Amino acid sequence: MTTTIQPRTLKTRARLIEAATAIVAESSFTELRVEEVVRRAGVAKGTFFAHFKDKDALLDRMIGEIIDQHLDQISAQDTPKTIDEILDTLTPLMWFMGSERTVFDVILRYSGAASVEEIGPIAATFERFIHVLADWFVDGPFRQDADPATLAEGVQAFVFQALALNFCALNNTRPVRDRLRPYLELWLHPAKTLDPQG
Amino acid sequence: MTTTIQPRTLKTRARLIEAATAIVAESSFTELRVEEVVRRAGVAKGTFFAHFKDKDALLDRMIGEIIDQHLDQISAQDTPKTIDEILDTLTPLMWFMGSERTVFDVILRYSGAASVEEIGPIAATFERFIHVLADWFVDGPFRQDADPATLAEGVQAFVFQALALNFCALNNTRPVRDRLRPYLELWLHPAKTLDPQG
DNA sequence: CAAGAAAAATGACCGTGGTCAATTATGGAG
DNA sequence: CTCCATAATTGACCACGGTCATTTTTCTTG
Repeated sequence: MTTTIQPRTLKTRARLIEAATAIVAESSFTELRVEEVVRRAGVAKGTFFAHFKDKDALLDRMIGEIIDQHLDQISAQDTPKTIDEILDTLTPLMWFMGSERTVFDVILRYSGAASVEEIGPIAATFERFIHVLADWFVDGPFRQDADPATLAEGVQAFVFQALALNFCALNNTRPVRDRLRPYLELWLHPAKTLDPQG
Repeated sequence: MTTTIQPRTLKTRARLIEAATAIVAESSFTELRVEEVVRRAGVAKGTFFAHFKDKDALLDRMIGEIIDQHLDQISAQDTPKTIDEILDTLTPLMWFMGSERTVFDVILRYSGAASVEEIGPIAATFERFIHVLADWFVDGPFRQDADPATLAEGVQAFVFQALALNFCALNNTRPVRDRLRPYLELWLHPAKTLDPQG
């Protein structure tokens, strides 16, 4: 019943990730090829799939790690008090999410956990993302009539919406930040627009 | 300069679409294979790609047509006056959008126009969708402090969010409708929650 | 109808993700 | 140290989307 994991397993997996990271650094996630990864790692193709369910599982892990680093940065900053401060804080993460269509597609597909027992790296970061956002909305200067977690999920929805629109040639003249702002104002400060005195 | 389109071109394309439609009816969009389409249509593989840029272009067209039929239904109904009526009205379209992961992925990828001159079928339906929604919000019982088009885009964002969450095993116990409602209440009726008397 | 130009169709071929039966390496028991 | 169960690796092979030089069909013009 005990499945022993041999040391070489970890070594091989590390080599695969290292090779993939190097390829992405040199070119992009879009250009990443499994055959190139195994060539550089010096293993056979089948070995790759013994370590990762499929190519997307590798991307999930790599992209999840980068998002997590962004969340570290975001958490380390002061709690934003205005819409503009929120936009400032989220901009680096959003820039990464929209840096490549491939990256955005993988994030969209894996931002929800596939199942309870095997929650993937990206899904985990988005759970964390919601918590970070929700904390901003507890006792903050933003609307207090809603569950902070629901507000956070709404912000996430708007981030995805703004990024998705950014990928259409029709709309990508405006920066993502400017497209996100009106949503957040109506979502987080409804009193301001409903009652100008507020 | 004049590129003549021969009658057989239309006939071949019709056969391809007919074959694809039959396959989807028998199985699903997920199971659709280009090789099976051309086999049934009685043409060579290369012919397919002379008619459609790639497999996704066919899916774009087929799915766009179905969405358009849903919008016909939605337009034919009375303008919804409450959140629940909105949910009732949107449910069939949302059910289709979430019927297969493949369908949802294609919709996400093509809901924005790739470029001004070649706006795809799905992108066109989502422009129409925004207009239909925006019309509900002009002089309606919903918040009047915001641009109707922006409100409509927000609803679209929440629809995508609710559907995306529905694809995670973690969350798919609740129907999509129930997941969408809280967002819409906070988005379209902020006065109700901010001021209970309202 | 003949001839030639343009449009349409063809199918062998390629790239790349993914599979799996066979082989090799590892570590623990005696 | 030897044996062997099992973990790990291998690479030939498959599935399927997509390409393109070549061939066939159609339309036009005289």
